[in-house]
Amino acid sequence: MSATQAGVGAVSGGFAQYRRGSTIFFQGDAPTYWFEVDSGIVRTCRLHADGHRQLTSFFFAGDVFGLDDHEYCESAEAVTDARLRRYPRSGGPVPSPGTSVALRRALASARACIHLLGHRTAAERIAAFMLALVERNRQADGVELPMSRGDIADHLGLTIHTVSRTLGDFCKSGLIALEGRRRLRILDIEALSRIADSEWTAPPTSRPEAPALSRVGA
Amino acid sequence: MSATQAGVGAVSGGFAQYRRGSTIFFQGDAPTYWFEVDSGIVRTCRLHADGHRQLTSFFFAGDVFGLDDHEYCESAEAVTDARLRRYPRSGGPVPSPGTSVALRRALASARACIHLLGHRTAAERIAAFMLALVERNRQADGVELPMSRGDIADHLGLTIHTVSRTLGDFCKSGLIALEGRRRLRILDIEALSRIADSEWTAPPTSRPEAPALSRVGA
DNA sequence: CGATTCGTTGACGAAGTTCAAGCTGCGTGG
DNA sequence: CCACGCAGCTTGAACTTCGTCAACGAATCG
Repeated sequence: MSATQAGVGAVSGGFAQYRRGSTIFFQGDAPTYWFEVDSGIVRTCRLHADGHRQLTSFFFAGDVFGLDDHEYCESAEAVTDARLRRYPRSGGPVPSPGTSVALRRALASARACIHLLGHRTAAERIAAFMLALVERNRQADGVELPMSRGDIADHLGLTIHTVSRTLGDFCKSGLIALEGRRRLRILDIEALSRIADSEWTAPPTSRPEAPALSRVGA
Repeated sequence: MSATQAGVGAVSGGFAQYRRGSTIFFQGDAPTYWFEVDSGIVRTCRLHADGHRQLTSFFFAGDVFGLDDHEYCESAEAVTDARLRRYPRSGGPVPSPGTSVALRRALASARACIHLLGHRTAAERIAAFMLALVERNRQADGVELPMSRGDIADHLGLTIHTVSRTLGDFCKSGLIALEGRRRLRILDIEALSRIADSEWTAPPTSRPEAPALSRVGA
């Protein structure tokens, strides 16, 4: 540790540059700033007593993070070299008219995370994750995978082995093509969606959303 | 649709009575009310395209729910017969100074959920869940288990078989005693805490990340 | 160019799901 | 009051998945 500010480069006009891997703030720190991503990618993660690391979110250009109230409840780290706009929290001109917007956003992000973790199999989680990534960073010729396998694993609650294997399987099945380690091309987005949503073949009657009758249990 | 209000009984002075199993509002509905539990227990759950059900929270007397902004993003259902105080959401975003407290609570609950789903064995999840329950509803002679095994399973990301088995194991190990299906007595809260926190014996050196040595699972 | 970190891959075992059967408690109706 | 049926729960056995262990290959950095 001790690397808190180690990665910070030139700061000018409220911008700060962080080197890949450096920590932007620690879980537990007093929230002196909030941040907006100008370029690069940031991850937030929580460390648990047992050493388990849970990545809760990735932030891309335009995203805002570090809005916690009394103390940061997750750490933030630069996944790639990143340029951030840094806003001091004096007096509390947070971007929202109150904390509740920030809270709502955090809640939405937490729910997305729950959704990923709730998907049961490794294939489902990874497919869903890749789709979310595509959704977010559409590019002509493929998708960047800026984060390490370990990051993906810690985000999805898997091991890097399973991530690697599953990616390999997808590759063999022709769903994706790996182009180097940090980039991939989606070949069959339909199939991926099918895996992510785990659609079964026979949706018999009307129930996309209408368990009204009695199905309290599953 | 139709059954939405089916379980609603007498409504007077902003109170509404819901019968066990009835739906209070559906995921996707416009948020016309927010609620406070007067008595009984409520669960919120999200249904996914694949039929997978994720229970995100249980609410007990005094708890507040239904604060979503543009539409309810989870359904709410009565686990037991429940009496709720119902507040209309006329006009403005959300009233009440208690809102941000409730949001914070929701966020904390979501994080707890993430923690549970993230990387824990069935025993760890169930021990943690029971401790949370005890924390919340301490009673002289035991703990109510007002929700079904299926509810617990869908909350913890397990099957009802595993829930049942694990409960049985705890019983055999003398950690708890089941008294009928819906009530249990905690016999060894120490041991349960140890399981829930997955404490290992040797606190690591200085690294914030030392999962290398210890088994996360147990 | 060697060293270190990161990623891939195979073998194996434990944990949990699935399948299948049977049990319990409760409500309904005879 | 008891028989019956149903829904929720428990339990056993087979099977699948994924984490662990281990070894190796590939990129990156000095």
